[in-house]
Amino acid sequence: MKKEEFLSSKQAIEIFPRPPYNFNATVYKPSHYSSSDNYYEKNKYWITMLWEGKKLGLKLEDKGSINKPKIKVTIFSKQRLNKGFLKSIKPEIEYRFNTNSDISEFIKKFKNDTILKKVLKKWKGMKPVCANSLYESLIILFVLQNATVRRTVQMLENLFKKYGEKVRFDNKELSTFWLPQKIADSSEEELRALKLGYRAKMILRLSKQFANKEIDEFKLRKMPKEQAKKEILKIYGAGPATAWYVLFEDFYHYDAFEHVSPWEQKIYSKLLFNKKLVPARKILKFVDHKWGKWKMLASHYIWEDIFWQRKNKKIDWLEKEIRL
DNA sequence: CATCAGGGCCCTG
DNA sequence: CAGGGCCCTGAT
Repeated sequence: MKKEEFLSSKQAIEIFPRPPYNFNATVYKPSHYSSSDNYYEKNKYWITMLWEGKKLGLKLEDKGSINKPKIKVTIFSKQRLNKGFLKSIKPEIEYRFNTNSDISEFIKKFKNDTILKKVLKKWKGMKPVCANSLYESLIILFVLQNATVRRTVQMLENLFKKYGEKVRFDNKELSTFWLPQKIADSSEEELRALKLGYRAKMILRLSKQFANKEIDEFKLRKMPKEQAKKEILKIYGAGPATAWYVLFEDFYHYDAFEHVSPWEQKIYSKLLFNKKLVPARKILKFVDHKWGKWKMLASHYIWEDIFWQRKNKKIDWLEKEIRL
């Protein structure tokens, strides 16, 4: 185990998201499993980040309100960061925390929607967020495949231990991701030792592609949805489920809802129809008809809402559907 | 104890 | 376009 690095230098910047912006519901997703590269508590969020090859710690603090949002971001680093660096990282932090996309039309349009009315009141200003680079997201999505939560967490933590680093900042000790090159220089056998199973091959190939700069995240972000989808599906190990996650959670396409996996199908059946199992195509048709180009964002509100509820009280039917 | 499906995807036929 | 294989784990 490597020694942890202490990030002693810090500098703060301020970000003013486009309203409405719900800090807590955006940075923290109760439906996601937790991992050692980030930490959340009310109005605060810590996460590590690699940028221009530097290992950083971010601390985000909510300093505004939903209609007048303001985030204080403290950037921790080993050496003092210069102005140019701060200038380049700011838009990236804004992108990763989805501060600029406009969802005001959505909020207005469905204020009185029978299903959304209640959750919009509670979570107005919630947005999908991708606090990681595309490479990191794909790693996470790969270890999610065909695995229970426990196994997923174990695989990711094994990867952190082997290829990542530990950093300490603001009294938190968190893992950092690694640069793709590090795994590209590794081998499938080495990866298999981390109990990644058949994913070892995928992760190796993915890392090589990123190390060789064959995938341009910034270009993909600007592409129309269908084109971006096509590009993602070209990646070895990425299929429809992975592509759909990426389109919504990484590229913020609010209408990207063309795929329901079996376990999600059960949960949506209950949430939308109060039934045990509704055919997938019926669910997809329903959300499309009801919410059109906002269908995935709308579903996100309903989805996260039930997981927020789960934090406070046990929901028996939901417990059964989550494979811990 | 064995068997099997699964928070997918690839490959083959 | 259907179906087997892939790693492992938990459910039966």
